[in-house]
Amino acid sequence: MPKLGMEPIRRAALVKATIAEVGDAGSLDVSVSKIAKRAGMSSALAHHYFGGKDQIFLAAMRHTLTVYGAEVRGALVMADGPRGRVEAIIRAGFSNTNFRTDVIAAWLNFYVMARTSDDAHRLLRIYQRRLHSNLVHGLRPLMGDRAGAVAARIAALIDGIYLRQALSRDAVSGSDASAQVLAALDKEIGQ
Amino acid sequence: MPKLGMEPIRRAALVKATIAEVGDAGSLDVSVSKIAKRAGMSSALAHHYFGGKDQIFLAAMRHTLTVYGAEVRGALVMADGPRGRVEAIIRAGFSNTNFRTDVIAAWLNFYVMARTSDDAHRLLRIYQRRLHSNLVHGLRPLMGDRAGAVAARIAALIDGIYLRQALSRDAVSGSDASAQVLAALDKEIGQ
DNA sequence: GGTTTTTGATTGACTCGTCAATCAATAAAA
DNA sequence: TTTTATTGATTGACGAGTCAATCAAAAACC
Repeated sequence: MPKLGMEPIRRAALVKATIAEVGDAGSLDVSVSKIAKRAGMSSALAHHYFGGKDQIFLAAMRHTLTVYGAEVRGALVMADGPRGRVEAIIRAGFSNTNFRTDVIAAWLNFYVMARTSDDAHRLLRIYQRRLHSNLVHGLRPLMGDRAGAVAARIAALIDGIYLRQALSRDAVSGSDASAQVLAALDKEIGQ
Repeated sequence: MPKLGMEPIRRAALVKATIAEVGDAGSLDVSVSKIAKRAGMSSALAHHYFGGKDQIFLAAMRHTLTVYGAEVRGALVMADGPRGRVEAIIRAGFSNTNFRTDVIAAWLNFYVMARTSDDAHRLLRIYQRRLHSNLVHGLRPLMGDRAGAVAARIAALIDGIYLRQALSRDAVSGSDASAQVLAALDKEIGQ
């Protein structure tokens, strides 16, 4: 049976299963056994590859952020001009991907985890800094020195609106969310 | 021993202990035994009064929201004029109380819980609606029909900035946070 | 006033379940 | 035969919820 080179396959399967499981449960209160079963292996094997539960979670979070980062980068290469860049970043944050229930659950629990886990906190900081610097890069040509402060506000607004949408149980609309942030952006520019 | 009328005292003690325990752990992963011990009683008694773990948590959340609501109301009676009312609401959200680690933990976990628990979701909606209607009430004299949309934006910005502060490990500054929201508010008014 | 009954307060002990982590054993490549 | 893959079985710990029993105040009764 042992086809060699199983490790990366197993790891990927576990990461995917973890995100799905956390999404179903809505919390990090999920057992390794369940995750392993969903990924089609024994819990012992999960431990063998990841060492422990925490590391499985972290890998899952890392994966979520990687996907998000890729999405933003993808939107950026299509963007035209400074204003276009900012708009691309905003829209990427409210893509359908990010409103899938498992992704929402991942983010929410990630926030909770970041308060107590150094690793999670570090990961989160990376995301925040990247978002901020992306925004500043687009905003500077539009408003010069004010770019830093405005970027902070826009970033917070993105998080805030995302949070509200995530917590609402109505059908979410990414375009409405984007529109709100863009409206605020226009106020900042037009001043 | 049975002094009558212990129930409200015990309940209050359990609520307090729950908030403290969740604050320490940073998550809802705390045992009833620990909570009960901190509140100075047996776990059996905690079950006797509350029925189950979930109900203990909900009571704790309800209490946190009650305190927050009282703080906002207190700030509002001191406020002068529409603009003053809006400013009071904003500042109340960033008071020192709300940046205590246990309160932060309560909010973050509350968000997580609201995704799966109907009771928690209902509670959260009450808070959100109250915040929104308070903001609209202050904003309407300043901008008429636009009040609704602007209130939504300001509310999201409050949440977003709170979230960022909560997740930062630097010393938080409520006044800086307020200043950022007020800056955005001025942009909205001055348009 | 003294006695009995009721009732709220309280807990230790127990049940039943779960779960993370470990380990020894098996199987198949290389 | 050495390494990699894989698992069943096991262990040790912990936790939620239940229950029967105890204790003492208070209310009802004589």
